[in-house]
Amino acid sequence: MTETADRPLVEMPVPRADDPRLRAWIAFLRAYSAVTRKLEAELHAERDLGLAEYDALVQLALADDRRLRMSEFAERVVLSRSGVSRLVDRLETTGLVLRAPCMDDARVSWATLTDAGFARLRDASPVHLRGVETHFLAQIPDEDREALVRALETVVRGLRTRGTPATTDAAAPCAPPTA
Amino acid sequence: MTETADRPLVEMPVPRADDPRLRAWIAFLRAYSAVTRKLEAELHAERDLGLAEYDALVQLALADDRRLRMSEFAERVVLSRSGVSRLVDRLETTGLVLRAPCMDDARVSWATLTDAGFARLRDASPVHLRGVETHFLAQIPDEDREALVRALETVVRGLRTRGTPATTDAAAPCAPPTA
DNA sequence: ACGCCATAGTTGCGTATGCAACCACTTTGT
DNA sequence: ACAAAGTGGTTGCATACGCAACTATGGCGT
Repeated sequence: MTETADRPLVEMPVPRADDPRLRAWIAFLRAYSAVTRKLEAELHAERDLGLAEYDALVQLALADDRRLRMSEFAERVVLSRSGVSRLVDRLETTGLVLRAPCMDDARVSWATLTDAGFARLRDASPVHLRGVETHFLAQIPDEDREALVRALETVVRGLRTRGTPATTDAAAPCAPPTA
Repeated sequence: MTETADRPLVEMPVPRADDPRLRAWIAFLRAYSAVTRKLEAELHAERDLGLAEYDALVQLALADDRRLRMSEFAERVVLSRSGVSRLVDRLETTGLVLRAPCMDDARVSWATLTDAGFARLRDASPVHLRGVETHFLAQIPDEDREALVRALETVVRGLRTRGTPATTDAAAPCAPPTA
């Protein structure tokens, strides 16, 4: 109680710039903004593609059969349901993604990566990955990287506490419409 | 050239989920989204304040004389000039911030934290800081934190390459309108 | 078999944001 | 001293996003 060192951040009247814990948080915010801004700018300039769109293509490419149910999609790209809905709208009008109904459950839609979408992803990836390497990874000493990943992944897991506690991870409840 | 291990990410046809370097980046994105969402939600629910607004108040509170020129302000909260302009509009209508002309240079505006703004910050800080501790810092092992901060701050510095190469850090080019 | 709650996705609406164009003022060059 | 270029800030416009409300469907309990 009398120990100021143990006193939680919460009791501070106002954030102090020099608190190492706050520094971590602020650095985190700044790093995110700075890097994503840069990557967004580069990707947009060189491939006329937004980061959100790119990220969506990546997630689809990584998914089984290159398709994802909207809700699952939303979680993977960390967007709201409506956000993903519009995002897929956009991607669909540009032909990179295709909506397909699910045979087993008429409520669900599959967002499917088209060949054009995959091609676009291949086209854009070098730009993005170069950016990630240059602006993000290259700045991080090898010996720090592991700690960083560990820390960040723990944070994400922590936030998921009970959200989607498992989803059984699969069960592939639906059959693809075509295959 | 023949070494696959040294081959840069760039040459990959498409991102692979298991690449440790990509994992770092993805973890970073996910962590940011998850944490800021959570903090935003809590702050909004408990104090009816957005994260952007809160961040703005923090930056002002940390600034000399609790005031900042708009451009400098924009850099600190990592927003575009127009973004900050509107942000200050909002904060001004709620009385948390005040615009004041600069005596020495009629082009510049000072965004000044009002007492009400400072009070609001004090009021909101516990909620925010609790969130930061709970959802972010607490997840990061002590021994990783330093590495994290080092990595992130390097990233930010790296992006600033030549931007604001020094600004001489001060020179306080303008006198405050009142003081 | 029928009604009730849960779930998947979309849409209306409000809002925050960036870019580019713009105005006001300052600085610099001649 | 004046014109030209630069700098600080705001505004028009377009866009992306979240929340809440809504529709449609599926799962359950009785």
